[in-house]
Amino acid sequence: MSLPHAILTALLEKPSSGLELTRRFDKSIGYFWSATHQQIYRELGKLEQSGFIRALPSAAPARGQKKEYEVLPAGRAELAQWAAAGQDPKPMRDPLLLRMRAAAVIGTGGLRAELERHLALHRAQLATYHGIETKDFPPERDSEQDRLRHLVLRGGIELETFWIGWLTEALGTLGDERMGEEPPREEPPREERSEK
Amino acid sequence: MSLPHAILTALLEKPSSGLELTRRFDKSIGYFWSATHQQIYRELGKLEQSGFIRALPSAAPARGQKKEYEVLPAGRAELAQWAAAGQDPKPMRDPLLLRMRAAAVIGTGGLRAELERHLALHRAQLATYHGIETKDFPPERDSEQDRLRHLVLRGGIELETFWIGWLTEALGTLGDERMGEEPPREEPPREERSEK
DNA sequence: GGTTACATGTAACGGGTTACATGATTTC
DNA sequence: GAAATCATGTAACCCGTTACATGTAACC
Repeated sequence: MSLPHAILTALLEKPSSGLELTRRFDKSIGYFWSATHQQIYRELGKLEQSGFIRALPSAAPARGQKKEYEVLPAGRAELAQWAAAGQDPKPMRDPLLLRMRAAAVIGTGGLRAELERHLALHRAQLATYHGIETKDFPPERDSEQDRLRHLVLRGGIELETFWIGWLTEALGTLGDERMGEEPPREEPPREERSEK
Repeated sequence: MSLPHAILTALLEKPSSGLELTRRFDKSIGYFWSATHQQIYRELGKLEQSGFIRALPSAAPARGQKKEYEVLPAGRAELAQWAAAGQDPKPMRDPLLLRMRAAAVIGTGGLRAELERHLALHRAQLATYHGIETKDFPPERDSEQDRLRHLVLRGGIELETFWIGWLTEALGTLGDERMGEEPPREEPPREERSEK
């Protein structure tokens, strides 16, 4: 149940319309949460029905007309309660690590190019975040809000750094061998040792 | 569409029943993919219907009776194709970073304890992974399969290390101030600079 | 025979993804 | 007035989550 709270947070920072929210989720909000415009409109409807937000009176409720929303006190309370509640970290689920494990069984054909592509993407993302960091968080500023937001951005930066490091490591490991398309010679299907 | 391929990978490593798969997903497979038994049974049915796997003939198809599956050639081909295809990294979506950003707006009440709890969980997970690493990947062994699997485990280890580092950083940042329950003094809702 | 562990499912719900639909505004 | 852009939606599908259901085997 995180999307509604992501929207509440974004609207508290600045009242917006659905499309404006979509753009913000594609940019600065994207380094901790992502959402499509379909999700956002669906969720804005629910949040309004629940009394957590309301459309600003100036906006005409017609299709094709901009509609701006702001957070109501009930919405702020809901967000505060959610943010303070205990939530366990979600179990891991990463397709790239999975594909690497699959490659261990069926062979590494084509994976190398894919790793290099991902590496480039993560490097680009990291550069973007560094850009945001120098622009938005110069050393002198340090209000509470700024320090916390900077911390969140640091999370994004460190995650990208992790990926760059791991992908580099992976390319090094793959590089040690001839680039075979064939699956590895069939070893006897030995037990997985760590599962006994 | 990763779950079916996770199951194919697991079954190639060792033919198993639904419950055995569930246990494996809770243990060593868990450091790159997670799944519940309900997901697994549902998916095993689909994979069998698609002709990617089959139940070993020895097993009686009755409720409450163990049913073991193995991968058919079509399944291996499907997995190989999927693993080699291009897939973009998924956009980020992390509830804890989101809660931190929410805290920047509504105040940090209760978050500190939550960060410490997560820190302990990640430390425990890292210790588990290190245990697997020393047990399953001693320095002398280095077949192709072992090197790739070790790489995947390294991914899990480095991710946990990232979280431990970030959470420590976060606790330090929170620690710098009096632990207030009150939201930060209302600043004028200034523009978000990086979204212009 | 009652309880516990093993083993395989069903059903309902909600969020995320993709494709498509429709109205309003600006630009050429 | 045709095209592009802005803006708000609808619909269908799949995956993940939660709760519940049912049958078998072992143990006491």
